[in-house]
Amino acid sequence: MQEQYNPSEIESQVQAYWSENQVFKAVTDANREKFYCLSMFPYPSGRLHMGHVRNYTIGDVISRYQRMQGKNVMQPMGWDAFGLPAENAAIKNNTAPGKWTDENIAYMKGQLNSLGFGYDWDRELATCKPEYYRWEQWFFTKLVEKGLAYKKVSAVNWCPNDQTVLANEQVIDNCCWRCDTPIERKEIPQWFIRITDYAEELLNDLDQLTEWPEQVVAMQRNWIGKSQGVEMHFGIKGREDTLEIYTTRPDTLMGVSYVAVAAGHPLAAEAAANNPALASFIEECKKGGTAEADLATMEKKGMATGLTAIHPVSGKEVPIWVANFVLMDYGTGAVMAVPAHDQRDFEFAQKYGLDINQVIEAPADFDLSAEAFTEKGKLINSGEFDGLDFEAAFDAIAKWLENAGKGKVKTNYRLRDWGVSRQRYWGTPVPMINLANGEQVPTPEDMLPIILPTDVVMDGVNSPIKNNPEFENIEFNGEQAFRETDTFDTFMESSWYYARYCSPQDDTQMVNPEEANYWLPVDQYVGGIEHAILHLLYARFFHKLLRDVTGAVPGDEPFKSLLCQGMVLADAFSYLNEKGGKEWAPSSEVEIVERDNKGRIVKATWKGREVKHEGMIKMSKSKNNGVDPQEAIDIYGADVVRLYTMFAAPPEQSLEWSTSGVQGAQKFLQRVWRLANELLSGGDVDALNKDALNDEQKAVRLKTHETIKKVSDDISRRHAYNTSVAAIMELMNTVQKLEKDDAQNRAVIKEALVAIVKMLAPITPHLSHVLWQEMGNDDLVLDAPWPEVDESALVRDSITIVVQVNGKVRGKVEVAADIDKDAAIAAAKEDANVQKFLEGNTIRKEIYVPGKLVNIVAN
RNA sequence: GCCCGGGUGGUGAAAUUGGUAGACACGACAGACUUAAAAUCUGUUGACCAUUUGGUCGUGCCGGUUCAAGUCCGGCCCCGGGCACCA
Repeated sequence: MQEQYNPSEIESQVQAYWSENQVFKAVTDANREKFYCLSMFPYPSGRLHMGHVRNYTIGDVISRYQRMQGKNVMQPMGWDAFGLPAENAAIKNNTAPGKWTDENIAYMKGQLNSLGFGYDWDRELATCKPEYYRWEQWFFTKLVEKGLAYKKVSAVNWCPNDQTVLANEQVIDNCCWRCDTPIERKEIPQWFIRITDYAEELLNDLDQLTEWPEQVVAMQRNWIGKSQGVEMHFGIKGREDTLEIYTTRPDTLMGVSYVAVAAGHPLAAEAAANNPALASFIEECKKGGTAEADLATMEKKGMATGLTAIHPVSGKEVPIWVANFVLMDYGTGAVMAVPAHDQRDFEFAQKYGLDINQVIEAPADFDLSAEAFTEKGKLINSGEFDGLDFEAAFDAIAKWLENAGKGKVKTNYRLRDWGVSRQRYWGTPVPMINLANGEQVPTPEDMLPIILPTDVVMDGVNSPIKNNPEFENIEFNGEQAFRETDTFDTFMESSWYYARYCSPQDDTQMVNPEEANYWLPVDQYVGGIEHAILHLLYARFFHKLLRDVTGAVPGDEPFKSLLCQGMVLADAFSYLNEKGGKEWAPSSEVEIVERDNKGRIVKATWKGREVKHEGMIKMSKSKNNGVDPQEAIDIYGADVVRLYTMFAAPPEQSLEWSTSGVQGAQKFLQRVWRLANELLSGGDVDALNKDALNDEQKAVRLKTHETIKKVSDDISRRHAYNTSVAAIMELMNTVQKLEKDDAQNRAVIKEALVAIVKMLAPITPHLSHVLWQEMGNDDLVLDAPWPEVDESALVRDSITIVVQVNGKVRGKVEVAADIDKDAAIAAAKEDANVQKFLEGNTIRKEIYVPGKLVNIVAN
């Protein structure tokens, strides 16, 4: 074997071997237990970034570990290929989004292969290809037919100068990113899918997801946001119609001092018709974007409509206001305001001099003139409801309203229907036809797919398929008709790709039920925590839709176990441009001028100008702080990069890239290689004679089998790859101390080395592949069985017990492994240092934690 | 603003069920080898005191529960992720 570890040479050889022998091709086999391991597919942005490397290394480690457990592993890969960045890149580089995307896919596929990931490339898919999106179009027409998709008016970010819709990302400080014009909210008709029909099931089935991180389940639960409330109507003075209101706090109903409607509410528009001031206020409410964070933090403003609402219980008259914080999209677009018991209502009431009526008993020292009392409690000033607590008041008031025909209990969800229309080009065309009579019909199956033209020129503002007669004008049933020119939200494609991987080439159906029945659900899904809500919720929803509409997928949930990897962080630096706007300097070009005594960056410059250190932030294009993994792969090889990413941090935590850490990983692999070389160059190794080992040899065997036990548990149960690597390093440190000339020492070393090579195989597959063969094996380490623990090697004669006095460590004693409580405590008291602390004190209590610790409480 | 995480040496981190805080690694320092350097190997490395065997303090901050708290409880501060049109 080669004396030196030479990753670039062995890695390309091993990869060629894998590819030629199609070792990762996954074939359905009903007699074998399957394991479907899926990593979130990448957006083909041009080059792999560190987040990809981390994500796919974790997935590959799990896949290879499961394969060594004897499972039939399927690990597919593909491309989430539609999206905004392709349009931007096409404009910038004067090319077409499709061409740009295809080139990126080709390059990134080479990068993935150079990292040694074991993908079944026969299953590769790209969402921008008609063979893929045709089924999405077909599926959408089914949803329309079943009434699960519908069209309604909804708000978008609108740039009045460019006359175009903007994505949230294209809105910077409430202005258009291209022309800096302040943006507005504009209502346009868009397609929605009824995810709210599935809200209850999406909530309940979270209980099935026992192998998901609790935090993700909690986030989804809160996002769905089920609440019990009361929907009721207030009368409107001098009119027949009523104002619908939803509240989760009906117990505070008697404290209502005004009601507020959204600027887009019909009542607001009516009142504004002969009230110019109100009309201009409503106009002003349109300013700003649609992002919830902006809406929630903006200054609360309002104006009276002049209309008066009539309280459903008391008959009291309260003013109707228009308020910018009430949203047409939520609930009924109108809220009742109880300033005494809601902080937002309180601030609004103080600002505009509206009444504050206390109806919940507050503690005597609570100052209701300073803030709202928002806790639940006993009702006061509420007439017949006085004295009731929250629960009783809720029921009584709901019942009262129901009896009066003025309201009813209603379950509400924070979750809103999924708006899937996008006014952009690079996406799946919405398969709808607009007839001349204004009707909309789904495109019949024989007219699908509607192919997105790829030979286009981007003008920088509008989608090339809009105002494009060639795309838009069609004949339908002998009549002139028009295609829908919007495209789908790209979350649509990523919501069902996991199912398509089961039968990616099937051109007769969306998902092949037999294949899906074998492979689904995904056993392990790996991806970034940033997808914890939207992508994972939409995919769960789509699985239920596929189940109900096509019947092609088994079970209720798509992903059995979920691992959310943390972000990869890097230093980011900003500066202010001429206009005072914040810009991000490319981190790779920033020079660190000065650090403080704790190593923190005090001063940094880029091209001579001082830049501000913004800390460690998620690597991203927008923050300009990406580290290109390719450079590290070229210098150190894939195994080193893989080992470093697994060792540097636990998978769920954020990871900081460090060049010296990568070098440490390289050093370790060189040591493994050297140990193998030293052992093998010494000729044949004798068989291990377990019964004739000296204490030192026994100690090494103990370490070997303890390590196998820990690493197996770390990988399979805990997903703690960092500590599994640390354990293997410890074993290496132990083994290396053993002299290599004694025959039984060599046998012990070989046993350890076999375990090391196998345990490293999922993480550093190239190195393990070669060393496995050098050790004289004919099979592949890839298919070798995972090492087994020899329980007899784990037997210890003696153990060390920690002795504390009053909770502080005062000594350690070596005792027989099977010692009982009394003997352990007696042994503990014999320690000289322990005696020193017990002297002159009375023992009050003695605690024994078996095999670990004695604590003597004395004073 | 709302929801979810995180905060431990000079650095990345470990401590799995409340039981020895800092495993493993990076960096630094010292030594061996070498003409020299690199590589490699060995040792030291939380702070402070004592220099020997030991002691005091120490896991973002304040308080609590417990024989025992990084871990549990209450309150706060800071950082990160998501917030429905970035993916």
